[in-house]
Amino acid sequence: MQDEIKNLIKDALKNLDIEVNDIVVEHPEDFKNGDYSTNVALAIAKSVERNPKELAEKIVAEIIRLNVDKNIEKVEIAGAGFINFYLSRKFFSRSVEEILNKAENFGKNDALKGKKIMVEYTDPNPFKPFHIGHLMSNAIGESISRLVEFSGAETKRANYQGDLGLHIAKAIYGLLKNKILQSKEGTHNLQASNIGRAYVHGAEAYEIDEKAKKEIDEINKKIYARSDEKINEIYEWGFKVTMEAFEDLYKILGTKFDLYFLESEMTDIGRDIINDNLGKEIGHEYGKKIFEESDGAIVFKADKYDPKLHTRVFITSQGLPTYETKELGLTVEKFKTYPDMHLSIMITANEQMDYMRVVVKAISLIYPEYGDRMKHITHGMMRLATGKMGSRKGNVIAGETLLNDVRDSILEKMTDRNFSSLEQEKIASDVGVSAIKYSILKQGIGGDIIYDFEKSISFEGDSGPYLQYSYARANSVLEKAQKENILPDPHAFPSETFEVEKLLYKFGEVVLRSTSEYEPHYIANYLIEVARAYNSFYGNTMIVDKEDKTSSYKIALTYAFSFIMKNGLYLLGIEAPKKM
RNA sequence: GCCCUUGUAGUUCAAUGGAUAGAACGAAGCUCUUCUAAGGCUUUGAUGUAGGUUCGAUUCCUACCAAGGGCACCA
Repeated sequence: MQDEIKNLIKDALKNLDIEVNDIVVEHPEDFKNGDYSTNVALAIAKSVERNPKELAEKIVAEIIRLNVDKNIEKVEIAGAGFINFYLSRKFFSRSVEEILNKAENFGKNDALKGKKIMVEYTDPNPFKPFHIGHLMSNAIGESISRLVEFSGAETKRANYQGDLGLHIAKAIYGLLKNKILQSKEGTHNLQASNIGRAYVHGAEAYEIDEKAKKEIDEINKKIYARSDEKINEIYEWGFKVTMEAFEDLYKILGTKFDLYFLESEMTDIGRDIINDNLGKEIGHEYGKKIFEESDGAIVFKADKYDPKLHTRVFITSQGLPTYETKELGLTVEKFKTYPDMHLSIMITANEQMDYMRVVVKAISLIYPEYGDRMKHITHGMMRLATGKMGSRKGNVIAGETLLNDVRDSILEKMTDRNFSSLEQEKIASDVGVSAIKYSILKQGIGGDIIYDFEKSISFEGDSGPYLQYSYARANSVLEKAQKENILPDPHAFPSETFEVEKLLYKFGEVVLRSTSEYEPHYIANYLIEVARAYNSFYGNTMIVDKEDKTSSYKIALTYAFSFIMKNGLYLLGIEAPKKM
């Protein structure tokens, strides 16, 4: 439709002997100003030395003369010289029909057809608690994965986990000091949360207790060397249990990973890459090494290539590879695991932005073919009123605790509905996940999120449960329509156009924008707008009504709404229960 | 010091260079003998400061102020 209007304007301008290559056609914020609008008259008024309003009048006259299609009902001039297009009643009913035909496929596009994309996200570390920061990464990553799939891409979801390192030594220290936490009784979730507690204890001791620090460093060496029978045993148990507990969470959250990369397996690959590129000439314009020795360490001086980057250590003076080296190995491994990958997306917190830029620079110097196929998306932090949350400090909210608390308060709210206990549990879990995910995805991903427990369990207004509620309500209407034997008919429209219709057909545009900017919040904001319009329609109109000849149209509209809501929620990674 | 983010109602967030800057929470009132009241309908309030570019700036540029993050052997 947008192209149709653009062409119409182009033709009109051509008849007026005006050449414009860039015509902007957009949706005005207010429906009062039409369904589409253009500012061409304002934009070109100066270059053709004419009054914008007069020019607009000429263009409109030309458009009206040219418009043979019945999709546009009215063209008007408003404000300083905007040209507003009002779509016809028929256009909206046709778009309802199209949504019914395409159903769960409505909104899909081919923008990324044939592309292979890997998305790495969540990345919790074994032996450490899964906290709400991981929930954030998971919500964003899952949504972006679904968005690119919706645009036709083939995707692999990847999880990268630190199975070696000081954090594990800290956890094992905690476990050794407190044998109760080593209990193999109970579910793996319970055992995993014990290990999380042990980690917090160990991390604290490492900071404040000199003796503990020494012990932990000692344990760390033993883990690497695999020299201590007892530690190996704890390691294997702890690794298994915490990874299993993560799987349970992924299931609840609606994520299924295709690939798991472990940090320990990247070390040698990364080290080999560094050895291969130590002192290597890289093209005539630089003629310098990529990696070089400095103070006994092996570093990459990225600032030589870009003043905004900085130097980073890849191999310490002790000969140990740093995270940077492993990231190098991981990147190569990813491209090897998923041949012909077009794009490797990594999702992490903002704090890793500058560091990742350096690593990406190194990779693009060594492998120019990979450089522009990497995309680092960073998100803000979950923040408490008191300040930064860090699993090292222990002032974190565990993902599981949050999910449970939210679910409980939903169950309380559900007592007046008649559900079997199994149904009730499933719905409460889906609604809980929705409340949390929505509160993360409703805003741009770059900014921090101020975490407010009260708000995260509120289900009113601007929330995931509000969207689900609207969907469930629409389904209830449809059920009633079925009982009364009224079939949907997109042709039996009334003269009046409802606001919700003016929003539904825009879904595809929103998906495109959301995908190209990697910003799920456009979807979230759009869904709220649509839900509000539908709820308002619901409040003002009797939809299922045998006496009303347009009832079958209103039912068709309700179907269309429910498809949009379901597809939109899917893109946010949120389930759409039929009842709640 | 240098680099990167971010400054919008009391609060938490929106706004592809456009029209009267949108929601939600909070507060006040109305609304279930109609399909789910987790709903609907009213009322109330904001662009950090100073310049610049533009017909037009919350958006782009510059400076300043404020918050957060990063800047060599942690991840």
